[in-house]
Amino acid sequence: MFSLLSKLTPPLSKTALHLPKSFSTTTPQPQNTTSAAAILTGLILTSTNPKSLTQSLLSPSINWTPLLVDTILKQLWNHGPKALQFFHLLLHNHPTYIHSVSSFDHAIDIAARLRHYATVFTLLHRMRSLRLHPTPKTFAIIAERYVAAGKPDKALKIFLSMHEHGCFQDLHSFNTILDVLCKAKRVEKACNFFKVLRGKFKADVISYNIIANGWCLIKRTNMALETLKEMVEKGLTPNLTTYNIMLKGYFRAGQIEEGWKFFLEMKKRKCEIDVVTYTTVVHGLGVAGEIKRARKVFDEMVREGVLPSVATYNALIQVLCKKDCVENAILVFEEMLRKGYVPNSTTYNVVIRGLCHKEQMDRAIEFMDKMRDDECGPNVQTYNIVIRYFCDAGEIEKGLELFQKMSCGDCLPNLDTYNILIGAMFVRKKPDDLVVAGKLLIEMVDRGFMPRRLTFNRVLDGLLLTGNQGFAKGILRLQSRCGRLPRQFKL
DNA sequence: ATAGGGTTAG
Repeated sequence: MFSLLSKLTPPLSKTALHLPKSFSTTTPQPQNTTSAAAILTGLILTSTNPKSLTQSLLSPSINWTPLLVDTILKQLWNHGPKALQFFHLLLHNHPTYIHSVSSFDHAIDIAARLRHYATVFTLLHRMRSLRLHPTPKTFAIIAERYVAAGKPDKALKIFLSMHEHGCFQDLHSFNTILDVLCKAKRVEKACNFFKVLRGKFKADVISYNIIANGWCLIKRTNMALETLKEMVEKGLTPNLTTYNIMLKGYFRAGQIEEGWKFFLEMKKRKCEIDVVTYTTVVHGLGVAGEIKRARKVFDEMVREGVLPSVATYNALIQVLCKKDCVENAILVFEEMLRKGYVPNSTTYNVVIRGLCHKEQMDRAIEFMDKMRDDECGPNVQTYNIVIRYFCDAGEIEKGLELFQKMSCGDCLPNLDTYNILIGAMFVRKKPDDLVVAGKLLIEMVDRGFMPRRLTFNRVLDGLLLTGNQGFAKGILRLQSRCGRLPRQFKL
């Protein structure tokens, strides 16, 4: 297996500087766009009358720009129907403003996620009639949504028909579709497709890396090695990314000692191992419970002159939370602050989860408040973590309180949030809780999230058992409209 | 948005 490593000639170029990611410049958004977007998002969410909303949106005082539209669409991501309504109102009613390609991409993404495929194709055609060309990215979005909906063949079909929509197929787009399939764990399908077309598109190292990573994602490291062997036989040279993929694959598959040996071999062969390599090993060892070894590797990387990134710290903090103790994790968190790193939402979420797990909810909330000061406010994941732990601890009211807080803030609940809360409505066996569950069910459907049939049935049973026949009937009609009706029912 | 490292429970 290490014969692959000998192909690493000449040595990979050294990355000039290993600056922590937080030191890189981020593009600031104009303040006026951010605040205008927040106001408009609020307006769209609270409006009940499309006509008056249209009038408000057409007000000449609003200076529509692609950035403003994109920002609003992102904020409405977890309220798909409202997002599409907004996009269409501008599209059909504004006298001068024309949507940009990126706004069309957002709208297509949302429509495809809602499985409104007719809308997807209408928008594609509308783009062409406006002489805006769909890009390879547009097709990557559609393909990804098809795969997520369990329709990988449709994804391949749309890729193969790209040229009919005025978009050229090349190696880039070929690699993209392979990656979409692999990331969705449809590796077998990706591999077959790859074998048929790799000659035509002149597959490169990136193509092989994508397939090898796919096998690693489903823990079939031997198939990944096979793929890389084929690559070498075709005269292509593995690069550092190739080795990092294999390394991660071993740890993910629980082959800790294989991973460790591979890491030692990478060092011996003088690969210019980088921050990604070290982060992979720190995380891999830590997840396996090897905290001391993980720490050693972390110290070693600093000695070797490879600066840890925020992701490296996140990896270390997470494994300390899981396999050591939260206190030590928080010490590392404080150390990273002292060194000038800016924690991101992942850092906070990891610490908050660790605190929740140790039933230190008050401290978890403190960290949540600290996030706001670091201008990465709590995100949906943060809320979902804390809401889940409150509910698990039987503090349903506190969970609901946080849910209310997010509903009126800039962070809309997602499918997980609704599933967590609806599930929690059954623990106290209170009739009122089931009414809340029913209301949550109605709200989530309204926002474009599809509850599972089981969820419908549980809520229905609960309402019937607590004597709420009237409401149950309404839920049953909703279930019917969603196509989630049990067979034996006829309405 | 052509590839690799940190968040998720069961």
